[in-house]
Amino acid sequence: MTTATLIPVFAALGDETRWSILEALGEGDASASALAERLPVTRQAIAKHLAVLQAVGLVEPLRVGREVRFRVVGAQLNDTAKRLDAIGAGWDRRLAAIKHIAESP
Amino acid sequence: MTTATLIPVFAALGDETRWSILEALGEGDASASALAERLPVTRQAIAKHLAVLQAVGLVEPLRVGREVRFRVVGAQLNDTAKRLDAIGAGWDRRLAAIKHIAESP
DNA sequence: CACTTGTGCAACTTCAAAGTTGCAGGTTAC
DNA sequence: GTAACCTGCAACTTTGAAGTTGCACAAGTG
Repeated sequence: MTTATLIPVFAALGDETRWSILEALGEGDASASALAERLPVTRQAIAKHLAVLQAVGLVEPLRVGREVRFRVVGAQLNDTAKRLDAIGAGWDRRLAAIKHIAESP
Repeated sequence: MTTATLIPVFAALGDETRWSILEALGEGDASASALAERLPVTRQAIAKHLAVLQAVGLVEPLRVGREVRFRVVGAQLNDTAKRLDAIGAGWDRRLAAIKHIAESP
């Protein structure tokens, strides 16, 4: 598991509109058309964002009748958070070791 | 503390070159020129990336003689991870509650 | 003092992402 | 069946990020 798979997730999370979508989905599943009614962008734009979010596993589609609702995948966020924390901890450990070496006589 | 301050951090982490810089800095502080010697981009490009990383608190500059070395700030990564985990947990809780209501008779 | 080295600023090119409009195709509901 | 609604695909515009080149300036080093 490298950082390579992590970068697209952050790229997906680095957009304000996508966060609006995620927050809206956090209150319940919704379709692209439903999201377009409460967000200031077109349905097609939302569809593109949903495709990006789905590609990195942050949302998943589920057909309900003739519409396609999207559900937010909290587990992917938690997993990303864990990996991020591990990386940060690794840096702190290494830098602390370097500092220790530099300060030793 | 809203997600508004979080988005620029993810945007900063959503670039491969910036991860290369962060990983290089994880092995020890370095200047923009030093980083340019081991990365396949120009020093000026690296300087721009360092400015972005510094703006979101992921690195911090420190003058050493006539050069400006940069240090990775692991604490910012850990803080970001914590906030991310909290958001994901909140979504899971809410969606679990919705599911529970839907399944109750 | 001259020379080297590291940094900073500015203009330019390039490319991809974000967003729009327009239209075609399915699926449900009546 | 047909009308209404939701989705999907394609072409287009625009804006900003990433990267480059070029030059000017500051600060150690000999």
